[in-house]
Amino acid sequence: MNVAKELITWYNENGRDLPWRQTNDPYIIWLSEIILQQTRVEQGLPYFYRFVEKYPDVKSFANADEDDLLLLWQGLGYYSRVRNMHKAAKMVIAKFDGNFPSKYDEVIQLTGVGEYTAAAISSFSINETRAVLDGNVFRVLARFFGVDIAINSTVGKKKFQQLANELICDSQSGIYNQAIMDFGATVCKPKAPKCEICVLNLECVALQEGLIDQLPVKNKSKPSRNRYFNYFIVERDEQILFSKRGDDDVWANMYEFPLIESDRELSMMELQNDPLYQSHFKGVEIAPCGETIKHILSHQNIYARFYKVVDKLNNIKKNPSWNYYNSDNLDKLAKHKLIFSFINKYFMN
DNA sequence: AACTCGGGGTA
DNA sequence: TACCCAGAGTT
Repeated sequence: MNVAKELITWYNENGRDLPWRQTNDPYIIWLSEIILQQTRVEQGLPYFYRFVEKYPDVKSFANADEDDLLLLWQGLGYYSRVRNMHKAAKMVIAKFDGNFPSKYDEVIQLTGVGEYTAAAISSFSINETRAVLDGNVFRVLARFFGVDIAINSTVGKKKFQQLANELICDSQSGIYNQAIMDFGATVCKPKAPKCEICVLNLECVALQEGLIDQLPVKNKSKPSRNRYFNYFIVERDEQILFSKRGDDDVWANMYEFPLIESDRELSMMELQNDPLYQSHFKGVEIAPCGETIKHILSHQNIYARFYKVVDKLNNIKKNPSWNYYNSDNLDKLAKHKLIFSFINKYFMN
């Protein structure tokens, strides 16, 4: 069986019609590939349209403000992606004379472009023979060849890259790469794969040996840690106090309410006795707002409490990163999901 | 080699 | 719940 040929034939008849497949422009392909890292197509699609419209070329992207980029990225997660894109766009202006590169050895120099994305851009745009290796490809290869080496181990990555390199079709590398990923996403799915209609089922090792639901193998990650966030909602003269997060933690450079983090869930009394509380909010009244919200990330569980603050005597001592913003302009601040969903739920009415 | 970085869909 | 998604950068 010629696996590449089977996949390409399947793709030509059954492939999804996705907007970034209509172009050879490496900038547009780059945009779509970064958006789709660790992100399902349906989730990333609306963001792709917004970015193409607002930043139609690499120059406009490079000239953007980071706050505006984060705002357009708001809700998509893994925010370092868009900050790295900003760096990459500036690199294209500086090092590639404003022409977005297509060759693997060039695009991989850009911040945020790793082996997968470089293979995708170079194969889609100029048909360079570079086999992509993403979650879909890992799964298809692990099942078809019956490989039980962990896909998130170093030896595993090496083994699967080798298999991918052997399969790729030289003359149609771009189409082939699209095909195997689309196939993994819609047929050889993680759960309930459609083996009955699979064009590879006759020679699929996992299917023959009943190992479909055991492959691919992945080493488990360590359990999530718990964090406890106490947020303060301060209103003053139609203005609201916001804080900008640092760049060394989750939600880098995103806006939120002033925050005091604790190592366990604190009662209001305990919070008011906290040294940090004393240094910022001594002499003001606070009242709980809503229940504790559990916000789950892939690597941490955040328990968030919100308090409304009444500061009639102007007793609050601000951090340098705290600033008042007009309530009319809150839409312009890039906020992470925990904050904007809270605002939508409790705050706007 | 292990850790960190979001949010949402699926069974 | 647990797992996964067109992964990459840092330590």
